[in-house]
Amino acid sequence: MEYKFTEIEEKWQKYWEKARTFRVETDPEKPKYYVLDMFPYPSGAGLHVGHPLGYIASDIYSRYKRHKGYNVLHPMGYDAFGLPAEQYAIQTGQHPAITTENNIRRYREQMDKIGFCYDWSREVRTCDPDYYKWTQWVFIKLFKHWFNKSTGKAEPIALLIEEFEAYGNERVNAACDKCRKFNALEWKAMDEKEQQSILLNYRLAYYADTMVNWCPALGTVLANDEVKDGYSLRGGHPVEQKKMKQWLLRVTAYADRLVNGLDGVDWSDSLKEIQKNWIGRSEGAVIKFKIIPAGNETNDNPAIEVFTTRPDTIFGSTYMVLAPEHELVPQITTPEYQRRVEEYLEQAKKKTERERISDVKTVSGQFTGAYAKHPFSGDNLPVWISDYVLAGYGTGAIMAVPAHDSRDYSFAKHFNLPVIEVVSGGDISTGSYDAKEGLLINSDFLNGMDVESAIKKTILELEKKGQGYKKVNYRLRDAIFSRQRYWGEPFPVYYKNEIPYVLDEEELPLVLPEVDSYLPTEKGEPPLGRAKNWKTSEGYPLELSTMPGFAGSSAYYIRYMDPKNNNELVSKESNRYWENVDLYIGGTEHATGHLIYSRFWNKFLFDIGVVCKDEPFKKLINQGMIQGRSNFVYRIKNTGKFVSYGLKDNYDVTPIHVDVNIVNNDILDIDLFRKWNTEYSDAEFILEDDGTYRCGFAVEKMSKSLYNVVTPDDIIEQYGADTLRLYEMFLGPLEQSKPWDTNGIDGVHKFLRKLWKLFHHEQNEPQISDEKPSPEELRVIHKTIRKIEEDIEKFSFNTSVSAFMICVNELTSLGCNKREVLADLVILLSPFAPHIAEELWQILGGESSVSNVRFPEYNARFTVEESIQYPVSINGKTRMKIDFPADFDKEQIEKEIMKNETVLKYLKEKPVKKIIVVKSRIINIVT
RNA sequence: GCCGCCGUGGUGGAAUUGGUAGACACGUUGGACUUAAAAUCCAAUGAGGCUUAAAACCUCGUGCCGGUUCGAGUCCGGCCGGCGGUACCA
Repeated sequence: MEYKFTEIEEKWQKYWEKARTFRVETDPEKPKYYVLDMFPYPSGAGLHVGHPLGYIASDIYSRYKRHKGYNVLHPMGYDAFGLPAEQYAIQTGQHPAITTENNIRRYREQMDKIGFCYDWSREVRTCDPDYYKWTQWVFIKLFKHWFNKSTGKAEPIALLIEEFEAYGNERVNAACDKCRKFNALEWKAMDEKEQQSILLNYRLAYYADTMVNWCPALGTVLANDEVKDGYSLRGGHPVEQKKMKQWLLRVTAYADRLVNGLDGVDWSDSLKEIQKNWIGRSEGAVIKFKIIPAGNETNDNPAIEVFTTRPDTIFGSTYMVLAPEHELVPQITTPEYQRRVEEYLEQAKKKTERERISDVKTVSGQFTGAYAKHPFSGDNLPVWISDYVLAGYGTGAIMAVPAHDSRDYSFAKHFNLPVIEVVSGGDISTGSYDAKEGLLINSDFLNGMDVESAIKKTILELEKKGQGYKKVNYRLRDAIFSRQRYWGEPFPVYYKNEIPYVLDEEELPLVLPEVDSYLPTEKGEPPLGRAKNWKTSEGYPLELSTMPGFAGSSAYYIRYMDPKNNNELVSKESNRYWENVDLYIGGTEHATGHLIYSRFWNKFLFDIGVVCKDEPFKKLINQGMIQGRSNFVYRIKNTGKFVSYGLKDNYDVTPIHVDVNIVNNDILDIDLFRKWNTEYSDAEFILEDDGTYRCGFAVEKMSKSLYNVVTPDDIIEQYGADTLRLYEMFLGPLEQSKPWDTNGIDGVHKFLRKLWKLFHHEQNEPQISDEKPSPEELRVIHKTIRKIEEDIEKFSFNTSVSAFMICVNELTSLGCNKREVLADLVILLSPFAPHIAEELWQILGGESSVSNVRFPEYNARFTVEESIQYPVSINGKTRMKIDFPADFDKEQIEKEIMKNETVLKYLKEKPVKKIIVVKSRIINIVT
């Protein structure tokens, strides 16, 4: 009987499904383990071999944990709302739900063929109303909560209202937008509209005017993490800055907890670093500079608030700069500068985000005519506007210190503004001195201090004068949460008097309505503007935007714990049992999006008592990307002749991408090539000496247009799923990016056939011996048990595959077909190659599935060596190997080694200074 | 520019965490089997030297230069190159 992988794999996939092998329920008797994959967006192209890399790794770990006695939750689902299906709908008129459904079916077929141990009864789809009901529910909760900075957590808006009624907002320390102070009487005197507008400033989900990334081509706004270098991440369309009224999530309220929480999770340093940088916490001070209006000075002047991390340099501040969009600009500009300021604003506005980024070097700006008063020296500082100051960061205004900030320096030089050195140690005639080393000079009461104490002293003095305070600032912005698109979750929001209200929880889900077209309306409203009766039963209009992609993925890992629950997002019991994700595997591209948002959602749900853990993902592994490996043929220019790789340098050639599926080990299948494209049906070839056509290759993105896409289906058809699984792991370390190169796959497939042969000694019939294994056989298998267990624990799956190969090679040369040994081997292998393992387990007489069998125990007794081979070095150079009994101690070895003839030969009678013996490792003789 | 990660044979990659560099596999070469091919099996395979040949032996070798150490792919300092993140963030 030969190894018929297709039959075997279909047989066991059916068995698992029928026997419900991988269904899990909460089971207080067993320890739990939660293994999660980042669920895919089901695209029309289907899976290529790069996609399952992480899924295979997590599957191996899940199966391993099951063998170790854990109750393993290992679910899968679909991130099913999103732009591609909608773009396709716009082009073809086909409802995105249909496209999505078809794509999901294809994904499922592909995944099933790989033999994953998912509990599919827990599948979730973000576009399913039973699922997005809970996305909407969390949104309502966010709307009904505010962040209390004093307690450091979310609290109900209802309690905030009670506080307002008793004391106004004077005692409240909230994460909120600028809000004027009021007392209880004032609050009570307000009408509902006014009260609601104020409350919006506090809600964690709020509706506000804000600068947004507007993408005209996609017809929607985008979050910061969806934009890169001024282009949309999806589609690569230009993005511009625009002020619009939008829904936002107050992620910034949690900025501190998002940074601090990173210390407690087992993620890679690089990923933590990316998140820390994205959140961008910096400590500094807010300082107020009073405006001096020309002529009539009063006490009630407006003040410019700046944020700085270097308050110590305040005496070096020689001018101020506001962002062009700063709200004080029109108010403070003096009449004589009015026209020039307006011109500058116009010019700045015209610049796209893209131009602003690429144009960093050009200095531009405009004086407003206004002056601000230095809080200590009383000097008049000219107030400028310039687009090198960003409206969205800090307060949108700076005190410029040209001597100690490179941007201020080039601005000051360009416009001939004074430069005052206040920290010694640099040479300000050539450039700014930004370092924090040096003593303060030219700085009144700060003179002689170091930077660190000067910062503290300055803040203290500012606070005394009421002109400033210590402040932590973040680069992170609140997340823009609305999209002017169709295929997403509708907001459970209606408008009354232009004020947004949320629906009652009982009214959920608010189901996405049908529309006649997926384009914006003529009035420029989002597609939901076309929906009939899109209003509440009382007739109030519903929100027309939908939620962004990250809405549905922000709590899906929680829903898997209790996916069918119609009364709660997750039951207390399920959540208390499964807690949070023990192992999360997915791509690093979600570092600043999903992985921030879901941590934010989770922390909020923790605050309101829905989940029991503050962090969602305990351990996270980023699998590397699988790149494509393209093949080329070389056409001699202006001919139909193709020259092989080794000879191409003798001709003037054009490299042409050729489908990697008609190339084997870089050798082109010429017949298939002629059929591949009619253009080449008459192609002629100049071949290598051995009569083959050799292709060139390059590592590129895996993409249809480069003809380098390899699908798991192709590999499975040719080699089987077990080979695919092993080969993806064998390719290299999980976290490393690498090109897909089918060239090595034969070796892995050969290994499985060799394994099969161990069980089928003579003429292909199964043949298992019940004899007691020899010590050597036991040594081989126990060595492997230890190695595999260690490797799986550290996710080093490529080395496990090698260890299996070594084991099978050794057992083959020992001629071992002992049941005891082979049974252990099959269990070890079953997480990696589950189908062949089940089949061989059955041959061994195992009942039911091997996946429920206990992992073999490593027994050190079997791997003890009687003697140890020591490499012997003379002065660090390995010269020979000598065996010593394993129980020899250092002294015995030292004594024996000096009797060895070869050693004496090398020493040439030189005196020995020192002998270093590292037990069971090495001997080094120093002369 | 700043931050993080990484540089090992023709190729993918190993290396007990400071202890025999190149495991395992691909590829290549030679051989066996076969009418032949495929498949399979066996052997060799870092570079160079010595030798009629083999065994044996020697030198060099983990991006480059230097350091610590009995001993460095691994630790430290400085460079060079690649990948990823971020970018007027005050």
